[in-house]
Amino acid sequence: MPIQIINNIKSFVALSQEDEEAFIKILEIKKYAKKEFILQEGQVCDKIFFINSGISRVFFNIDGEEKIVQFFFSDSWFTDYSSFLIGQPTNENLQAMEPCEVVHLKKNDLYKLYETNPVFERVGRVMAENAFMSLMQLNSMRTNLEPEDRYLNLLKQRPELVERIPQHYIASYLGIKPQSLSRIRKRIFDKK
Amino acid sequence: MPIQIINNIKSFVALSQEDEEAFIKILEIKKYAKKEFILQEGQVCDKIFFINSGISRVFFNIDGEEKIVQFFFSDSWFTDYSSFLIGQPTNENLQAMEPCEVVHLKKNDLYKLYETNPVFERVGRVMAENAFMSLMQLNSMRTNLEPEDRYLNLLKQRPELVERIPQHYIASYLGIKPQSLSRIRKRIFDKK
DNA sequence: CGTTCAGTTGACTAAGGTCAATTCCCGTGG
DNA sequence: CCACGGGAATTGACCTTAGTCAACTGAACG
Repeated sequence: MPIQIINNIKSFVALSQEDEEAFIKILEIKKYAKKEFILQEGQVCDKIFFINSGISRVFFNIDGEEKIVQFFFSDSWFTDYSSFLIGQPTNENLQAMEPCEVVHLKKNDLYKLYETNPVFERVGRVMAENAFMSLMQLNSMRTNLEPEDRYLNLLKQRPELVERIPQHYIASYLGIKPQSLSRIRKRIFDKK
Repeated sequence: MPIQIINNIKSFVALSQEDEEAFIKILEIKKYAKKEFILQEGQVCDKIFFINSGISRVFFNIDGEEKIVQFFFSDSWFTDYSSFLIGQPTNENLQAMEPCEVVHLKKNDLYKLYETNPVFERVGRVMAENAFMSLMQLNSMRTNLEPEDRYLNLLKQRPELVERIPQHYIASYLGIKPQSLSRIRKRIFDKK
């Protein structure tokens, strides 16, 4: 029973019993091992993903280098909108960092729901709005803070993330090299 | 007659004659002089804006310094979602750089449309999706390219923007200081 | 004509990137 | 259970480039 995703949606849009049932019908739940790809560049992203459990990361390859965009813990949504909406191949990768359980929501099925019941149109709207707000926050972290402050900010805002995620991934997420993060950590530590 | 905004919407969602009329009723058109603020930080952003004509910029103040997020030319949408959705004061500014004609779409009016006619729910969804895609692109420009490449990229992608917008604004948009942009330009010029 | 502001340039600083070596840790296989 | 291999993290030396402070020029505008 995909209770988690339903509760998540209900936290922002009211669903009737029938809505719930119609929605549950189109869901598919898959399990992924560590390092397995949930979405891989080159594919067309025709789904929306919901992370039930586990940790995953989104990254893309820029001339041979992985650039991490975001980490997703349980209870998170993800899709590559530019691939999802336009139908072009994605250049993003969604990869399990620990064993993950992921709910798949197929575009075609979702669009049918859009047609038959406008409440799902609203669900889609709120998801896009939320995605926008998250990205805005991420964007402002990266553009308004110095590397050192980005790390301090992350330590403060999401200490559990810093605990559980390898340092070179965090460096990539902060937009710097592992060596630089290592030095930043040393600087911070020496100050104290 | 607000033809422009209607055509813009019709480019992604079909509207009936009645839909159109209902929509037009809630619009308000305002004119702004150069340097006038369309939205100012501290206000609650309870509107969505559509630029009919003119050029405007969005920026926020980070310890006394203006950081430009985006320039809007005619036929562009803007709102600060985090203020619009949550109702908290915005820290973004939308300012006319040249005389602007702007369509205002009030949140309350829009939400009434959402209730009475689901097609507008879809309009809202697509607007949020488009906003997300634009932001994603902006984000990747700023995080994946070196300052010099950001400028070269801008020159290539939006030369008319480089023409019409003062250089220190472009610097801010690219995330660098005016002096650095000046040196980058010199570097590029010397190479040729 | 003078004030103001944008743009350029110079000298200097700071901090991240790069290349390379070393250490540390962990998991795997013998 | 131990030894080995490989990736992660650290550190050093050096380079590159953006930031900072400051001076100067030039153009726009009143």
